[in-house]
Amino acid sequence: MLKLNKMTDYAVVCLGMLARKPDHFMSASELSKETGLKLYTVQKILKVILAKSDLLKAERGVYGGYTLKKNSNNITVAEIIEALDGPISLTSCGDKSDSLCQSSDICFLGGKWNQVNEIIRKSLNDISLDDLLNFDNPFPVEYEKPMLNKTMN
Amino acid sequence: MLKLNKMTDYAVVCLGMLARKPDHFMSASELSKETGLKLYTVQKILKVILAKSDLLKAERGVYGGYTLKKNSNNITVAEIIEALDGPISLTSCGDKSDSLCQSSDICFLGGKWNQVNEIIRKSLNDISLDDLLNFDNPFPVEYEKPMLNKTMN
DNA sequence: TTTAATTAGTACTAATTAAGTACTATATAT
DNA sequence: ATATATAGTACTTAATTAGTACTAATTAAA
Repeated sequence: MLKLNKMTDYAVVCLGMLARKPDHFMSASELSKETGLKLYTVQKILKVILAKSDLLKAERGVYGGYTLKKNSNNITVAEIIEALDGPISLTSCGDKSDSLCQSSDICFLGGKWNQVNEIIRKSLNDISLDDLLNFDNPFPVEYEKPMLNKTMN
Repeated sequence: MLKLNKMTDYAVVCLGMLARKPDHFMSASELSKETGLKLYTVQKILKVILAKSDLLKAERGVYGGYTLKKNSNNITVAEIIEALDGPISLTSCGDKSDSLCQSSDICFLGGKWNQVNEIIRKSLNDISLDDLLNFDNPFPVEYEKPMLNKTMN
């Protein structure tokens, strides 16, 4: 389905909520109430984002919680996806454990998929959390595509 | 993982093999031998592609098999992915069965994900099977991004 | 007209991945 | 001390994907 997992979807909802109150530490339970997501789900997502990205600051204890480390227009969709879903790579090429890829006779596609991945990644890198949140702002458009060729990884 | 399923990966291998002999009907067992993929896998993939896309012609019986319906430079990566993985949509938004999306209070992202999807889809639509196969051809580059805004679906 | 080779369709099982839950440890303000 | 948080980890359940198997239909040729 070339689809994000639910966690990533939830993550954007949570990060979007945090973006509403910059520099305010919002607790998981508060986020749960505000978003309608289950508490355990919110807790898990925030833990993962904190561990796998540089998007959040956390504080423990009473009045503790989470807050965005940077402005929502500096947070890219690519960052969010990579934190929750892992690296953006459309195929398992490059994954040494894939037996197909070990035989160059069979996997004659070589590094071409990586270029596709790069195009997707760059697209997602040009879209900010802010772009997703603000209905009044048009999407970033007409940015120049990078030159990709066979010499690229 | 924002990753294609294995079937799509296999499909590109199979279609790439078929692209080597235009207008030749290659059987599933021949394809299996040539690609190293298991026979049952190849059979399943070809059946799915035939059913879900307009990419293949098939003929039964002795000397039967599969052949590409059009030239490999007219087959897009988007077509292949959509045949095997279903529609390209990064979130379940738009999916009416998703309870989050039914509440606009919670899913305040509205239709913005669709625009992200559209960007990805267009990127994948500009890459042909041929681009994946021919190492000597550079990738299509610097095509203009479409104007996307909130009035789009 | 029989036979061998092939696709068409469907259904089932196994394997893998994702989601959800639970628990303990640690930190902090009051 | 106590209440309220996050940190980390492990486990269970659900969902999805991959793999297998079988039967029917079609085709060319002996």
